[in-house]
Amino acid sequence: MTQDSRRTDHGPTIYEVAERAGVSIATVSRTLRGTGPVAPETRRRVLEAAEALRFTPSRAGVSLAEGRHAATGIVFPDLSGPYYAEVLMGCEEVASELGRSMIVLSTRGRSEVPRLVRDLAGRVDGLVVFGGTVPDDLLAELAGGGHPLVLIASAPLPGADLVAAENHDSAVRLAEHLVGHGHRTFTLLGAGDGSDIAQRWRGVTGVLERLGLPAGAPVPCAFTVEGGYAAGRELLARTGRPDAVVCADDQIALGVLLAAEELGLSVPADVAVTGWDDIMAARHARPALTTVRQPMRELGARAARALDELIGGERTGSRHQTLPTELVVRASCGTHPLEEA
Amino acid sequence: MTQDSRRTDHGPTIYEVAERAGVSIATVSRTLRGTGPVAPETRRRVLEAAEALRFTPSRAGVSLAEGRHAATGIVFPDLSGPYYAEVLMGCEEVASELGRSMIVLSTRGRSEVPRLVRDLAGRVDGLVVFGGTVPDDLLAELAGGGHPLVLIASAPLPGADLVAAENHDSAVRLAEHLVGHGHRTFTLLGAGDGSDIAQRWRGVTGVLERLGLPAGAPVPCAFTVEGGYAAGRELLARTGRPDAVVCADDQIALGVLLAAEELGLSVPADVAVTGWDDIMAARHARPALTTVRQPMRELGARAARALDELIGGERTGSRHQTLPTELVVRASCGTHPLEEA
DNA sequence: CCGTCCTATGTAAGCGCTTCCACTGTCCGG
DNA sequence: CCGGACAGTGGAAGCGCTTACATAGGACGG
Repeated sequence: MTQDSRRTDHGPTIYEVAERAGVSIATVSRTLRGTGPVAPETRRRVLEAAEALRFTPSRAGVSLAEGRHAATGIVFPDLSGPYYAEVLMGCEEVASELGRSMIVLSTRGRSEVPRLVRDLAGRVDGLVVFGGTVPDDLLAELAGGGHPLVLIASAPLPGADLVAAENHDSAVRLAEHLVGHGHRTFTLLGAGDGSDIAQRWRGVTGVLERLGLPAGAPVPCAFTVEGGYAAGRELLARTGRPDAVVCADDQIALGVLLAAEELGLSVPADVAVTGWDDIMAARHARPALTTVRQPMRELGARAARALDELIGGERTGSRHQTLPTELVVRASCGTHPLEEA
Repeated sequence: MTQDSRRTDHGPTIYEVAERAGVSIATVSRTLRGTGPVAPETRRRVLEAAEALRFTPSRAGVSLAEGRHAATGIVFPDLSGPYYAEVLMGCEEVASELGRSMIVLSTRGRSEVPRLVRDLAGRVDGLVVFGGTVPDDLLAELAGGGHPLVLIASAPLPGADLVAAENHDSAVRLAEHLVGHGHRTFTLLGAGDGSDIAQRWRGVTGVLERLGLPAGAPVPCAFTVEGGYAAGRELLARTGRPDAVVCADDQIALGVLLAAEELGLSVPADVAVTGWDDIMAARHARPALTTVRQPMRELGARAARALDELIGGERTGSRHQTLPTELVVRASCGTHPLEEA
């Protein structure tokens, strides 16, 4: 039981390299990290020994001595759908350039999120957190505890950076486009958990109100294809079906498309449908989905960079960045002049 | 310059907890980890102190003392498309259950892959590696160096576990289904990098040969929508267009669908198209894509578990696991009796 | 009542690395 | 020639934690 099984068989240590090269460990360290002066001949011997032993410094040792992890954590709900995956990629790429590893933590379906997040916080220099994944009080505790924190698509938090895509104005553009198609009765699908969605709805209803058009409260709906399908079936089957269904994200919209098809309704002739995010399937659906593209990769990249600044202490005050989105007009919102030609 | 900026302001140490509780650090450690006996009253004081200080053990300290990282690394090419993302999720979930963090490394577009992988290997207890992301000699070096290694969808490597989805037989089923639709001339799109794709093609060509049908060499093609689109334009425009285009993955197939649409060809009437993977867009494309679904999440989960066994030393010999796939018949491969009814 | 076991706790030796400091030569400018 | 600057190196003190080992009281059977 007290055998050796407690540890993985680690590689050679700096002592072995030092011995083989006939120098002290200090010299090995200096040589390998390029700090401090080393005689050419010594350097050669050290490098040779390190090479021969395939020496890689123990990360734990380095971390402990340096007092930093050279790693950043990222907390997201799930990786299904391209949104989070893309953000993660953007983040990972920049982090890697900055010499940091990325540790991922998904919260979907997890019961002990606070414990997992605390644990994660303990092994990184800073955290990137998606809105709605971690309880606010825990975030506040972390920020208060001096943990550099960057929030993505989330409500602002004192002491933490925030990176988000523009929501309100994009929604205004989308709504105006739909109104331009002649649509008059709208239904918003996907009640807003998080300020993100709420901002979009404010943009849409603002346009409608200005035009004196009715704008009911958003209809609750799971943010999945199945959720959109179920809600779509219900919504489109009843009398007084809306002209246009504006969905909180593409997955919901795809579900609505499925429901419309099944009900024998034509999109966009009978009903217009729009999404949000521009995931891959949006382009390939028929009719292709009109949606709003978010700069997902860029969101991640910005978050990684902001975190690096926070960690490096180059900046103390928190900063909020809002990235522009792009309205992607496809077939699902109505027939376009160009296509008629 | 030599100021304090070199380290993040870390939280309280075990010493502070010990002092506050009026005990030694050994007792704190024993209390918190539940090793060794502790008097109830002492336990209470320690927990209280730890709570008050919001103490979280420094991961680097723990790692160094324990001689393990409680983390596993995963190397994948990219997270675009749901395939890798799903596998990652499956992996992360199991790893988390086993008390390990997941550190991700994406290789796409990276120049210094070997250095990055070595660095990663230094901060984890074991690695999960997707086929085609890391040079074979580096893998061999890692395996030889005692690093637990699990390969996914890759050529086998001595000393490493392998987890893969079944390829050959699934391809046979797919080909037989297509032949059943009356298709006779086939083109395989996406020349195989990696034994994975090669196995699929062997399955398909095997069926064709048995029936005396021509089966040319797979046509090279980038594994992206754009790649499939470009190849599809070229392929479908020429005289002697095939009955069926069997694509190496769904993204290619989606591109071919786009090309067919643009050329005014009807799928499946003029040409059948099939994919592989069953990504989300496959279901929503019109015609919906016939494809082969891989148990992506399960692949990741198995990999994580296998790695844990390897790390724990519960097993020394390497093991190969092959997971079954599912043929998903949709509209793109031909008209089905049920749909005709 | 004493030797023996446990329980409960402290002591201290690392884990592998970075880096401050001290020390030894060398090389120059004065 | 001499003092000083500096290149080149080793010694040793941690970084925060785990854990073998030592120690000190009881409890308890004989």
